[in-house]
Amino acid sequence: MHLLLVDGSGYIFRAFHALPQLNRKSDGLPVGCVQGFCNMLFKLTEDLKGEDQPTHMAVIFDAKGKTFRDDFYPEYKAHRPPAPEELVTQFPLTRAATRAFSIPSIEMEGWEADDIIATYACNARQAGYKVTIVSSDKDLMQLVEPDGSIRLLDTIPRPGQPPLRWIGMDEVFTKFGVTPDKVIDVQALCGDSVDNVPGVPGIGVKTAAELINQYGDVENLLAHAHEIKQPARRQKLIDNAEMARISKRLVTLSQDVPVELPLDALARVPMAPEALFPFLKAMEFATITKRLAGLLGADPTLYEADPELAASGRDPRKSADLSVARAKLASPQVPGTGPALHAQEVHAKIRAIPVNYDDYEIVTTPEQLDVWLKRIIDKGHVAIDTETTGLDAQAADLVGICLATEPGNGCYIPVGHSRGAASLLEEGGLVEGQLPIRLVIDALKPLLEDKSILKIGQNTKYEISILARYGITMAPIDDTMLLSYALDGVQYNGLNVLADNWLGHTCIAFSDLAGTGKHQKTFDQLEIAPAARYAAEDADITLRLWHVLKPRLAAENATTLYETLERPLAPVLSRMEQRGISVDRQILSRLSGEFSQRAAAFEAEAHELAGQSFNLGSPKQLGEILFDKMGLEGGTKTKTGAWATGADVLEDLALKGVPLARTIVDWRQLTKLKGTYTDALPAYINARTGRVHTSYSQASVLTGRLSSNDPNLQNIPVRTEDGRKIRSAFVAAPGKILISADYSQIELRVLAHIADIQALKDAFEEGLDIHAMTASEMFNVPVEGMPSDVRRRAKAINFGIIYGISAFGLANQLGIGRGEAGDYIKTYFERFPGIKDYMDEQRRRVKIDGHVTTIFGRKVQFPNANSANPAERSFVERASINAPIQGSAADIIRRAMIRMEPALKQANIDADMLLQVHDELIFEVPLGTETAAMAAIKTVMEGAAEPAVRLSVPIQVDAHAAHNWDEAH
DNA sequence: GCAAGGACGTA
DNA sequence: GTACGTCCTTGCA
Repeated sequence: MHLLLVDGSGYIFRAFHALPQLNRKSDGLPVGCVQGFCNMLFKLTEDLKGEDQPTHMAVIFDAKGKTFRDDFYPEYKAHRPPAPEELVTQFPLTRAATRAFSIPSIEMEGWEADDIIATYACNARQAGYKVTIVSSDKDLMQLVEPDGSIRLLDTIPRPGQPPLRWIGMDEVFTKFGVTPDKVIDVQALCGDSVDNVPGVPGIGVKTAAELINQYGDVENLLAHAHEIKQPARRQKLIDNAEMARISKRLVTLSQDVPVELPLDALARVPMAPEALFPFLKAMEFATITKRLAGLLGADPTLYEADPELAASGRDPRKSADLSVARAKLASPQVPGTGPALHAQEVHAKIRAIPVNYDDYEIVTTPEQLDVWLKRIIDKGHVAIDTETTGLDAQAADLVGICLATEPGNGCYIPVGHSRGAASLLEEGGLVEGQLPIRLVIDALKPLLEDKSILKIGQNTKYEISILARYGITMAPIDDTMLLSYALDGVQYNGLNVLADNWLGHTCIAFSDLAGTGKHQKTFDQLEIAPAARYAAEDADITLRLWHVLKPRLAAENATTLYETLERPLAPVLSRMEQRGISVDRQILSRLSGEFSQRAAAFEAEAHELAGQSFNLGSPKQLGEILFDKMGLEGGTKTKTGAWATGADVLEDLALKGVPLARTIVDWRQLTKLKGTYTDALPAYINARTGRVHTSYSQASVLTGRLSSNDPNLQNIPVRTEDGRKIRSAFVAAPGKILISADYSQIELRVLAHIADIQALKDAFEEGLDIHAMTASEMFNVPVEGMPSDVRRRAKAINFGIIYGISAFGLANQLGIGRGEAGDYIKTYFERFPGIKDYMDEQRRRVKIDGHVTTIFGRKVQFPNANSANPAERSFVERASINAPIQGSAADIIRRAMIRMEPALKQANIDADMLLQVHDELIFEVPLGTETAAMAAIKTVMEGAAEPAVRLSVPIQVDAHAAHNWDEAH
């Protein structure tokens, strides 16, 4: 935690005198200090990174009027000339600037800014924060702490000096000759002519420091004044003892100002374009507008100058104070007002712009490329899409790049279109007239890596991965797919659906150009001209969608979700995918052979038992044999009228003495493992890296979980002996070791927190076996010596609760009657009454709102909550009970993943995060470093909910290291 | 050649 | 009873 306190009044005074900024805006209003102030706020957010990056921030101003110091020394600051008019007019504007940056602006009558700063600084330090005070005011140096927990930062621009100058213990000592805790004693003696602090005449800083270093403080010095050898100095001290005491009171900052906003209220919130740009426009700050537009990913042309500010001479304070601004941010937006109205207007504007394919440009010369580079720099943002030879980001090669800077424009830069090979033996070579790929990459790289230029894409993870292989680390990004996911969940998805829904536009289908099926052409085989229309359209449409979706974040209170759980995760996932994981081909190949033989034996046995040959892989044929030919009782039909032959049915039959059923179950298990894993996985080993690279989908799961595909590495077997053999084929690279770190019972812990179940919370607090505890509560059985079946039942019920329990489902799971299952549920609700309240609340909410919410504010949409179909309604009810639990757990691990890399780097730990399996993270670390790595990983994972949410249950992570995934798990 | 259904791997 | 992705068969184009 890091609190940044900006001495606002101090800044403008010093900036004005250090380097008078006389800039005026077009109507003559002086705004130089405001501009400097805005630049400073911008620089602070830009330059303070890593450990120095503040989590909390406020700007403090002096209030008008007298302070408590005037009560005991009316001459305090009495000699100060009034501030010049061109500075006075900028006071209210700096407060407006602070609000425009979404930073709390604080001033209190009766107190100086310094006192408020001292109060917050001390409170924060006691709460374990690091504190930085942005000021060079010597009066604040008394607050500096020797351990570095409170430091000053001087940002006033001075020619020939670095822009940021830290003031710590050493700097204070240089200035005052004493440690910070004795600064007030030195000031008490030497006084301050500017503030009219009297001090002791004839004593300057050097003498004061010498005396204080000798005597400790003012009181002790005065008590021993008669011992001073120099007669003049002795006399002055004795004569001015009272003045020294008053001076000390004057310079001592109060640390108990009754501040209104608690520390928590100073937590940083993302800047809001709708607050920022109207202000910057009114001030006519073009450069900073452009830079912030890039940083924020917003189009400033969509905002009008704030009319209150644009007309000079008015007091901007009357229109907004902090509490109002905060309330606006926090409360749901009413359609037709504020940000919501803005979003609607932008949507209408963008939707009205026609798509004209003739406006798109094919870039084939360096001059054309230059024009586009200038456009991008000028705009501060660009929509980008890459066309490649395939869908696998780790294997596909770049074929072309499309860019768009305004809705309606767009270009395509072909770099890899190939001539069709005349024969199989002959290389096709590149189509003539394309710019060399190296030239294009080199030209784009500086812009794509420039932190002040926003790169907008649809599924940018793909672009990040592709470009990474050409040496480009693309950042920062905005992603229309993730914007849509943050706003509307999974209901829309791909670019074409979004375009259709928000723009009423149908994009060119890829299949129209390339055909379908196994004869589908890859992008490099397409003619450039039609490919360009398709490609440039994607960039243009992506940019339009961004214009439509981005303003909705603020209007619909989804900014925090997007900024903290979606946007920062994409590059993390890209890196995980790029790393891949090592898989031992030999192990899989050996297992394939083994499974194949054993499956063949089961197949022969099944044919024998059935008395006929049939396809074991056909549920249809199997059902007919079991229930028609053999005439077994108790068969049920699926919804399509076929016999049900699922594992549970066969398991049942096996228990009733049907050996064929057991054989089929065993056969299915083996062929599943063979087909899905041992045969399929080796084909995913990348030729370039020798590793398997999955692809994570960040925006396709209802609850906020990730999903994994091509291959799915989130369902690698673990439950059976044979399955674990497959898992053991996932190995560490030579010299490395794998670490698996998984959250223990995360969903039950989340449930205990959100449903506020004291008994569950207590059990987690005490580290009890949660299922045994549940069983003990429900069945009145002591935990000691509990039969395993009793615990098993309780475990099923706990899981059932998470899944939105029904008597029907629980009965199925436990193989008991509906009535008995109903009794269990009733007992559970009696023992843990909060659970029923939680469930009822979710059921109620989903019907009213159409969504339920995780603890981090993710909305999970259920459009069918009020369906006319009772079965569907019940389904939605169960899902809406499950979603906040599963979703909150998903949000927690997302937060851990986002923080993991910087945290490990800061702890100097070399660990590569490779995989995520919902509640588990897999890392690869150098052999011998696993103990330190596991400790650091656990810390990040266990603290991942904070500070956004303080869970009322402990979060526990178990970590293990081993050479392969099976042993590490 | 493609979509749907069934089955089954994971959390 | 929740949330996924993949493999295989089937049935229709």
